[in-house]
Order: sequence, then structure tokens, then C-alpha cells
Amino acid sequence: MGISDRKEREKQEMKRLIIDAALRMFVEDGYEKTSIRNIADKIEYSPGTIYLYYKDKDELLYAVQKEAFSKMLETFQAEATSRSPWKRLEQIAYSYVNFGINHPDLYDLMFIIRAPMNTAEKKGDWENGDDCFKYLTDTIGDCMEKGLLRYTDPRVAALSIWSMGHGLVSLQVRCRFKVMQLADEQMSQMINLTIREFLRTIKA
Amino acid sequence: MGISDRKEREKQEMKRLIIDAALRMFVEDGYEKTSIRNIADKIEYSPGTIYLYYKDKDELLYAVQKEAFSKMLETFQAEATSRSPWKRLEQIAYSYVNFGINHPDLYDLMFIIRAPMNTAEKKGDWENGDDCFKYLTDTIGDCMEKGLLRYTDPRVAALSIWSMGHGLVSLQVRCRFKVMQLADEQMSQMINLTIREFLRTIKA
DNA sequence: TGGAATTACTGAACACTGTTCAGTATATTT
DNA sequence: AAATATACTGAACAGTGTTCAGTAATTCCA
Repeated sequence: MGISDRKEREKQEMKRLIIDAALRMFVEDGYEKTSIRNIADKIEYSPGTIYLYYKDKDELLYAVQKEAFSKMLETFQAEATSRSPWKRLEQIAYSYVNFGINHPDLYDLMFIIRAPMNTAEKKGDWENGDDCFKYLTDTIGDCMEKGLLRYTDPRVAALSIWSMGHGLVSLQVRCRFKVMQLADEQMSQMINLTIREFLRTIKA
Repeated sequence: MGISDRKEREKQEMKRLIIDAALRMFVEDGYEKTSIRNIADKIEYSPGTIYLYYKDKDELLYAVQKEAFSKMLETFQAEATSRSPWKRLEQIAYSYVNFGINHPDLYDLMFIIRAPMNTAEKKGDWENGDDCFKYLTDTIGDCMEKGLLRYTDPRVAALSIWSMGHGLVSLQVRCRFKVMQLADEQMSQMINLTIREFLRTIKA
């Protein structure tokens, strides 16, 4: 049946149109200014139409989050390619933190905002972050196989490295490092220094 | 002048009434459900009245944030009292993470939500977190004086410890550890294990 | 090919949000 | 007692996510 195939294809294209518009608006105008109405305006449809393709805003955000994660994975695949597991781990660390600081609104969607996780909760599992997490855990696995890390449990290693990276990014993008009273430039340097120092301490 | 004194006192009492109501609603009903109208309802005033005491919602949240930080400081002063600098640092670490996980909505206001920082931005500085941060940095200073930490720069030490703690709490309260596919109980254990392991690695 | 059935979309409406402000009621001053 | 100053109200405005009766276009079937 060719017609229902086309219908299905058009439906997927419409979903694409919506999430592409949403993603662009997040990056260009910020998360806060991106409302259902604004997205609808941008793609020249009525607000109601969006609800024919996504059950609610949470579900739309879940789809955009997925998109953001695939962008992060691309970044990892471009910037963390060393054949040495340890160097690759270092590359991931810097890549992660830079991604967060350079794309604060995508980072919000991926790791800070509640909304998309409501959909994950309903679905029963959250798969959007799987590939990026695997990129990290695989590298950690490689490091530990060769005895390059001072951890005994790979899950503790993953939790530590991720939490350190996320802590640095999220406190920075949410302005909490203001308490340290450093100039912007100094603060950036300090963050990089902290990553370097952390990597040094976990190295076997 | 007795009357203007009383007026001033009444004004402060009204501000108290508002932030106390707001703080209670954050804890009891959650941040999301706490609107200006709901706060006004709770204290039995009209919504407009709140704007006679706080310029906008950001300013009100700034005041509530201050309150939350003083609650955290009280927790530190109750739970991190060891005379040994190293043990005190350990106590602060666990105290911080437990506070965040037990009071997620206050933690939001203190370290995650943007709104209160808009007021800090306008004021030019953010003082709400000063006392808690000082509690940490003083203890770090004590540790380093006695050569108990593997850090050379106390600012890097503070940044590292805080970021690790914040990373653990915020990824947990925002459900991102779902990617690890562990049961709730296991996840909590893993977080505690990670703190222990981190403290072990930074100890001289 | 023409009429019926299905599908896609609209936009007004609902209940909510933060915020403003003319109007009122109370308290203070003269 | 009258004039002034203060405190408060609540309707109104522009925005939000979401729903749904109504319309327009498309597809199906006789």
C-alpha cells in the first residue's frame, strides 16, 4: 500500500520539521523563549498541529533531547579519537565540559531540565543518553583493562568522572561560581585546571 | 520617631511572612506549584501586595534562597563539627549531598534554578552562598595547612570537592543516573561509595 | 466520476502564569 | 475635621500549555 507508506513518511517529516525548528530555537533564542506557539509560528502551522505529532511538550522535549545527545556523540566521535584509552578519556572529559559551556541550552535539555525525564519516566526507561554514556564507559573499560585507572569499580569510575564534569559545567552555566569572585577568564582557566588536576589524581 | 519605626518593623514582618510562606510551599508542594498567586492565597493577601515588598519574583526567590542557604549552614554546623580538619571535610561532603537529596526543592533554588541569580546579577554580587562556601574553604584551608590534601591550590580543591558533590546531587535529583539502570537503593549506595572513593583519592 | 468517509489542520477557548495600576479603604498628619 | 499619605485590592494584560468543535483537503468506494 503506497499511500499509507507516504502518509507515514510525511508524518515523520513533520516530526522532523518540528524538532529541527525547536532545536534551532533553543540554540538561537534560548530555551526559555521557545514556546509551543513560537515553534508553531516558525514552521507556519497552528499551535494545535504540534499536538497531533507530540502528545505534550514533555514528549517534544524528549525528542529534541535525543537530537542534542546525538550532537554530543558526534562531538565525542570528532574530538575523542585517540587510540590510547587514557588520552581518549582525557579528550572525552574536555570535550564534555566544552560542549556544555558552548551549548548551554542543549546542555540544559540533556542534563538539567526536568521536563524530558517525565516522558522517560512514563516510557519506563531513558535511552537518549545511552550512546554517549557508552562512549564513556567503554573508554573507562579500556583504561581499567590496562590498569590505567585508580578505580576498582568501573561504575564508581563512571559516576565520578561524569559527576565532576557535570558539576563543573552546571555550576558554571548557572552562575554559582560567582561565589568565588573570579573574573570570567580566570574562572575558565580554573575550571580547566581542575579538570587537569582531577585527571591526574585518578590516573594509576 | 516611633511610628516610622513601627512601619519599618511591620514591613520587615510582612517580608518575613512572605518568604516563610514561600519556603514552606517549596518544601511541601514543590517549586513548580509555588506561584505568586498561591503564595498570596496562603498568606491571605492579594497577588499585587507581594509586589509592594518584592520588585519581582526573582527578588523574592533571591530572599528565599538566602533562607535556604542559612538552613544549609545550620546543617553544616550541626553535622560537620569534628575537630579534625580532615574528618570535618568528610562530614561536610556527606552533609552537603544528603542535604541536597533530602531537600531537592531547596537545592534547586540554591544551585540549579536561574531566577534568583538574575537578582544577584543586578546587585553586582551574590552573597547568599558566602557563609556555606566559607565553611568549606575554611575547612579546606585547615586541611592544607596540615598537609592533609593532595592539592597545591586551595581554589582548585574547593572547586573539585564542590563540583563532585554538586554533580552527584544534581544528576541524581534530575533523574539522569537512570542511564546506569540501577535500582534506587543500589544507586544511593553507589553515590555514597563514590563520595568515599573521591575523599580517599584526594587525601594526602 | 461523484458522493461518502477519513484525515489534517485551525484557532478560539480554558486555566494557568508574572506583572501592572487605577481605585479604595485605612492610617497619619495638619 | 479635612487633607494627605500609606496599604491593599482585584481586574486587566500578555504570555504559557493544552483541548476540541469546526473546517478544509484528501482518499476511498460504488
